[in-house]
Amino acid sequence: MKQANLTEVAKLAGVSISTASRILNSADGTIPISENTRQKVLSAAKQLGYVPSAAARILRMGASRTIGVLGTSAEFFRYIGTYGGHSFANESMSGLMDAALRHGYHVTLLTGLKETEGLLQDLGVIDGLLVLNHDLSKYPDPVALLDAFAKPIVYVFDYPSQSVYSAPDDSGGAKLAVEQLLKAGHRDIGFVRKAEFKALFDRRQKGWADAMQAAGITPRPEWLIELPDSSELRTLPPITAAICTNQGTFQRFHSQVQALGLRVPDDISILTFAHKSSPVEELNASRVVVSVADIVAHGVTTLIHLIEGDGKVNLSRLFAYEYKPGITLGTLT
Amino acid sequence: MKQANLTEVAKLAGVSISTASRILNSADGTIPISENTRQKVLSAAKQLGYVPSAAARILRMGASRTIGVLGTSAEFFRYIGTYGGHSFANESMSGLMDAALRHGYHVTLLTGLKETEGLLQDLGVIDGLLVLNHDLSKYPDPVALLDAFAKPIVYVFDYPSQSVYSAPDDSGGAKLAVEQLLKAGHRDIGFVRKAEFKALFDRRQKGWADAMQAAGITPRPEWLIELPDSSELRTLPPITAAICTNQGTFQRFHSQVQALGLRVPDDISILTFAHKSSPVEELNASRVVVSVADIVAHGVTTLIHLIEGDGKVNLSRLFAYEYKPGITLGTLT
DNA sequence: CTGAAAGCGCTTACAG
DNA sequence: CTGAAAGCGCTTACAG
Repeated sequence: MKQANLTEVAKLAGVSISTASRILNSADGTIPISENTRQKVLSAAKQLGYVPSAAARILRMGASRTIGVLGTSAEFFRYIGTYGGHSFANESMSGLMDAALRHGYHVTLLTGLKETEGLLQDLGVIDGLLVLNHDLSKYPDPVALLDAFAKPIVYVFDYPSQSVYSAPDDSGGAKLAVEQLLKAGHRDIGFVRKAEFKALFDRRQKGWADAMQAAGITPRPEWLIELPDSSELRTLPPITAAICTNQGTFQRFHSQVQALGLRVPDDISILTFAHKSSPVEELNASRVVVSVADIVAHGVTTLIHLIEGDGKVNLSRLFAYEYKPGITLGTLT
Repeated sequence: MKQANLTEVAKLAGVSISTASRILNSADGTIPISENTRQKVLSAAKQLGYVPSAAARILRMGASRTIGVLGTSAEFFRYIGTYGGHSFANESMSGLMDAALRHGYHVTLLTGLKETEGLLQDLGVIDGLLVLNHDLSKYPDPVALLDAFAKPIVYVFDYPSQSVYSAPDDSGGAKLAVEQLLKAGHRDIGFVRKAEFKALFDRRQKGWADAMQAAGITPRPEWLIELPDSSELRTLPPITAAICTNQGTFQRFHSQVQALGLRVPDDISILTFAHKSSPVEELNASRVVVSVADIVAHGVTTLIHLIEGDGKVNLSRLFAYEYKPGITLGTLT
């Protein structure tokens, strides 16, 4: 059974397409319509089971009330809802849907990520794009690529210059982390990271280096620890404390430190970046946290304001980290 | 800066729209194109930052490679990603995105649920619809409503007659639960439910009643316990065991039973329906479980087969429950 | 109060 | 190898 279209409804009702269209979109109450005609059209539509073509309407109107979301990677959306699993994906979805629901926007999760210039060829019908810490560096010319997209874009957990973003203040978070360790008496403070999420981790690392310099300490090169993906850490540089760039890194580093026979926090203090709901909480790690859900929700709200052309939007925003003490930070006396 | 369209690209390249279109959709390799023309068009498109209009293409082609998802309620999507929270929403999303990614389909989460006949007016641009245990009974004429939708629909966790579904075998699950309790020596077995999710819980309840009858036991009316939403349970009927219709009901019932001074399982055994990852696991409740993720993933796969017109699809499917023993089921001797 | 017509941006037979 | 034209299904000035 093929879907009936406006033409068929109009024909059955014995009116023109224009009239049928007006009646079926009662939205526009300014144009007067005779009650008789209205009934004829309504019952014709009902009888034929008329469902308007979203594609045609959107093509004509230029708006779909749908936003698209680009995940961190093609695999990103697979992590949603894995219980106790990927806290970033889960918190993101929570903030995303919360904001989208509030504004009555549909959300399209963009799964067909082409790792080429073809990225923009398949975004579906969306009014704006939310870029969720997606690794743009893998495209030949990311700036040009996204400049070509004439609809609003908001970056989340990332802040390319010239663009609108909603992100955590990683530099400030690193500063906060360093200050806590200084306060506890540490001076030889390392920074532990992995190769992934380069841009994000670079910002956190720079924040660490800057805060150290500001405290009159020049971090020695070996204080920067890049955790290898598979092999184990053989030795540790002469540090009394370390900042881990995320929860995965923390868990890995924490267990490797113990494997080297060192005790936490007696021999080494550890402080980590974390999400509000991440499992690190269960380990009671000392951490600087930020709410992923809030950041994503703010990104969505900003995007929708941009789409709707609300001029009074407070555009980009940086969210401050908060320090949560835990058992992995000892005091050096 | 407005988005350039095909006409502008063609003009800049000095060719016709038809030619530009053919080149920009290299898919169709059957039509030969001179290399020279190809280069002109490609560079014009690049220079103008051409992004094709998804709406126009979909209107013309009739397919969007996007499926829409209707949640259990308008609030449903808000539960996604809430850590430790709504296991049904989380498991659903996991199965949903897993299957969608495998097939390269985008997913639109339908948030604008109109609680009226207007439901179909705002589904966005989708090729098919997944109905996730959505309460259809609240619409005046649900069957007609969805019959009017000329695209494929797959129901998940629900099985309206005449439709394609992917659902748990609730009747079989109840039978399994009763059998376990019978095996442990019980005969006076109650069924505990709440008012929500009526259709689903009705099926489970009927399964319980049928299995009891099959064992030669006629459940007494008071063995059916409807948990009040706010007030407490004052008394318990003379049963030695009870089956709870879901995890929320179990937690409520379990605590109220204890508030009445009864011990589990010494005074009363409890067995509950649950999801694979639901928190009940932490309580180590005796339960019959089914994988929500698997059921949803199968629904998505079926929907996509339907969309793509693959005739050899094994359509509707019922998933069997599995019994997981826990500490809440004692043996009556 | 109603209708004829243009046009949103594409794709694809069809004709050269 | 390339182009002119029809048409996907709507909405909305414009003219009555």
